Amino acid sequence: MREDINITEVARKAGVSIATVSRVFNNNGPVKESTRKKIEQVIKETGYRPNILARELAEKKTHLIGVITHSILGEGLPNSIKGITHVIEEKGYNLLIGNTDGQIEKEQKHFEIFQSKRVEGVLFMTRHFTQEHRDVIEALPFPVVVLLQPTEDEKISYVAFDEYRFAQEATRYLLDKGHEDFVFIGGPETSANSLRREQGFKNALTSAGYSLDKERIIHEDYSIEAGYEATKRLVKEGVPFTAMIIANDGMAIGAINALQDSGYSIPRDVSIIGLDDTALAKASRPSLTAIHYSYQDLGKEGANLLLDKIESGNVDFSYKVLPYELKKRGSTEERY
Amino acid sequence: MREDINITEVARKAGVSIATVSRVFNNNGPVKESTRKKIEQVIKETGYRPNILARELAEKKTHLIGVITHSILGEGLPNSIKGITHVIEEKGYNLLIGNTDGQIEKEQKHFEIFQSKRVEGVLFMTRHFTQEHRDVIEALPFPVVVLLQPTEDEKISYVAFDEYRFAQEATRYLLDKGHEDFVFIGGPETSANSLRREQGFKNALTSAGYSLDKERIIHEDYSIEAGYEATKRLVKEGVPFTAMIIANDGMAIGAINALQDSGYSIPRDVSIIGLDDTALAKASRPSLTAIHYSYQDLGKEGANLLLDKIESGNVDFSYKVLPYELKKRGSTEERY
DNA sequence: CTGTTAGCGCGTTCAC
DNA sequence: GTGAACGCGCTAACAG
Repeated sequence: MREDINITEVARKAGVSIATVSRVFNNNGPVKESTRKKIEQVIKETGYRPNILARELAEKKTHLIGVITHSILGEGLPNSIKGITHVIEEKGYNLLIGNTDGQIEKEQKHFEIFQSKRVEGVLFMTRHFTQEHRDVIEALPFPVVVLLQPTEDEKISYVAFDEYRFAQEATRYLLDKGHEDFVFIGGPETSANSLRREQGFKNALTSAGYSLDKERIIHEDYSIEAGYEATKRLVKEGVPFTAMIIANDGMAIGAINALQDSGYSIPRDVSIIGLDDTALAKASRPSLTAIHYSYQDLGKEGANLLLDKIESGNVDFSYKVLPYELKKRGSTEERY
Repeated sequence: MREDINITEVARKAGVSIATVSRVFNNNGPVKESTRKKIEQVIKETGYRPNILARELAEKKTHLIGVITHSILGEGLPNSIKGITHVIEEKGYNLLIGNTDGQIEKEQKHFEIFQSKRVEGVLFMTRHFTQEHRDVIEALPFPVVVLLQPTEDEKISYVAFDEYRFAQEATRYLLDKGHEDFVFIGGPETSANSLRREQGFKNALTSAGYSLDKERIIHEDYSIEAGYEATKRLVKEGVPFTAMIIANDGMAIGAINALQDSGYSIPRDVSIIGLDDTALAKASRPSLTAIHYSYQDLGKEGANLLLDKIESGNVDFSYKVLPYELKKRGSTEERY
C-alpha cells in the first residue's frame, strides 16, 4: 500500500511548480516537451492521482448522482442501476447508493447526506409518493427525478410504468377469453403501485359489467410462499374461479404450484397472468404469461432526464411513461 | 429548488463567525444557548447543509467505500450490497458503485477513479483474480478486500466461499446414494469459480474410483435456456446418466424442464443438484436440491474486514471462508 | 464563550 | 513556458 501523494509533492520531485503539473495532468496550456516528460515520469512512479475532492471543491462540481431506493433486492433495482450507470458513466458521473428499506426517516436522512455530499441530482424510488416528499424535494438544491411513481404534480419530473393500464389490459385479455370468475392477488397495501394494479383490475371487471366480492381481492407480501398459501386457502374455501391476476411473478409461481398440488391443471382449469416478468416466469412449468416492462429502460430514461436537468439547468416538469408488453405463455395458452 | 448555501452565509445571517456556526452544527465546543438558538434558526430557514467535500478535504477523510463488481445482475450482488450497506452505513460510510461488466480495463479504470475520489477502501469482485490485479492493488493507497476469489497470496485479504469443497460434497452426496453416471454443467471457462466447482466435482468422482469422459463436462453461460438446450442435447445423443451437478440454479431449472419435456421423471430417473440457491430453486417443480450460501454474509464479512483495515490501519493478511449448506429438496429426494 | 487564521489539494488567473 | 498567489468551504488551533 503506497502513500497518498499530492500535486505539491509531484511538483517538488519534478522540480517544477504545481501549476505546471496541473497543466500536464489536464493537458491544457503549453508545456515544454522535456519538462512534460519529466513530470509524466514522476506521475507514473508515484501513482499520483489528483484529489478530486479538492478539484471539485474548487469547481463546485462533484459529478455524483445519488440513487435512493426502498429495496436493493429483486430484479428491478439491479436492472435499473445497470441502466443508470450505463448512461451516467459515459458522461463521467459516478453513482452513490442509499438504501432506505422502505423507511421514511431513512429517505429523509439520505436526502440530507446526499445534499451534504453535494450530489448533482438524485433518482428517487419509493413505494408511496406523498405530499411530504414533494415538500422535501422542492427545498433541495439539486434536481430530483422520481422513478416508478407518478408525482401527480406539475413540478417534479418522473419516469414510471402505467401500472393501472397494464393490469387492466391483462384482465381484459382473460375477459375476452371468456373468463368470468377472477381472483386478484396484490402486494402489500402500502405499495401505491400494487393499488394501481388493483384499480386497473377492478376497472376492467366493472366496466365489463361484473361486480366483485371482497374475498376475490387478496393482499400478500410478494413472496412465492405467500402466493402458494393464499391460493391453497382459496381452494380449500371452495371459492370458484378460473382466472387469476397476480401482482408479481413470485406469487404467481406460488399460485401455480398450489393449484397443481391440489390437482388442477393450468391453463385448462385456471388461467394465470403475472403483472411482472422476471426470470421466474420463464422457468416455471407451465411458463407464466406476464406483463413485461424494462427496469433497465426505467433507469436509462430517468438518468437521461436527470442529466438533462443537471447539465442544461432545465427545471421544467416532464415525465415519461414506459411501454409494456403482454408475453403470452403457458399459464394462459393451451400447448404453448 | 433552493440555492446552495455555505457556512459563511449562515454566519453572516446569524451575525456570528463561521467558527461558531461550525461548533453548533457539529455540537462540539461551548456555545451560549441564545446564540445557538439563533444559529439553529438560520440553519433551519436556509436548509443549510455543510459541504462535506470541504470538510473531508480538511479532515482527509471521505467516509467513502467503493465496490467494484463484474455484474450487478442476479441475486448475488444485490444481496452483497445489502450486507455491505448494513455494516458501513451504521458507521457513517457511503457506498460508491463501479460496474465493470467483466472488462478488465474497466476494473483498472474504476480503481483509478476511486483513488481520485479518495475512497478509503474498496471491495473488489471479479471473475478471475490475476497477478495483474495483485500488482495494481498493492500500489493503491487504500486497503482492498477481494470478494468471491481466494487471492492465493499472503498479502491481499479476501472473503470467499469454498467452491471446490461444496461441489465435491454435492457430488459425494449423490455418489453415496449409488449414482455412477454423472454429468456436470459448469459456467463459462473464464470464471475461476466455475472451474473450482468443476475440480471439486472431478475430484469426488476420481477419488471414488470413477473416470470421466469429456462429454460429461459441459460449459454454458448460466442461463435457463442454455441449461435446457444442453440437457436436450445430452438426451438426444443418448448419453446415459442418472445424476447432474449444475453450477447454478438457472441452468439446473433448464435441465429439469428439459428432462421433464423428454418424458423423464425427477428424481426417479435423474437426480439434480444446483450449486447455487436462489429464489428459482424453491419455485421449480420439483424444487431443486441446492448448495446454499449467503451473499449477504459475504458483503457483511467483507465490509467488516475492510472497515477494520481502514479504522485500525491493520494491514495484516486475513481471509474468511464462508459456510454453506446442502438443502435437500425434490430434485434428489423422492416425495420431499 | 467567540472570533481569526492557517491549512486541506487543486484549478486558475496574472505576471514574468 | 513557467511560477506565485488566490479561492473553493470547512475544521482545528489559537487568541482573546
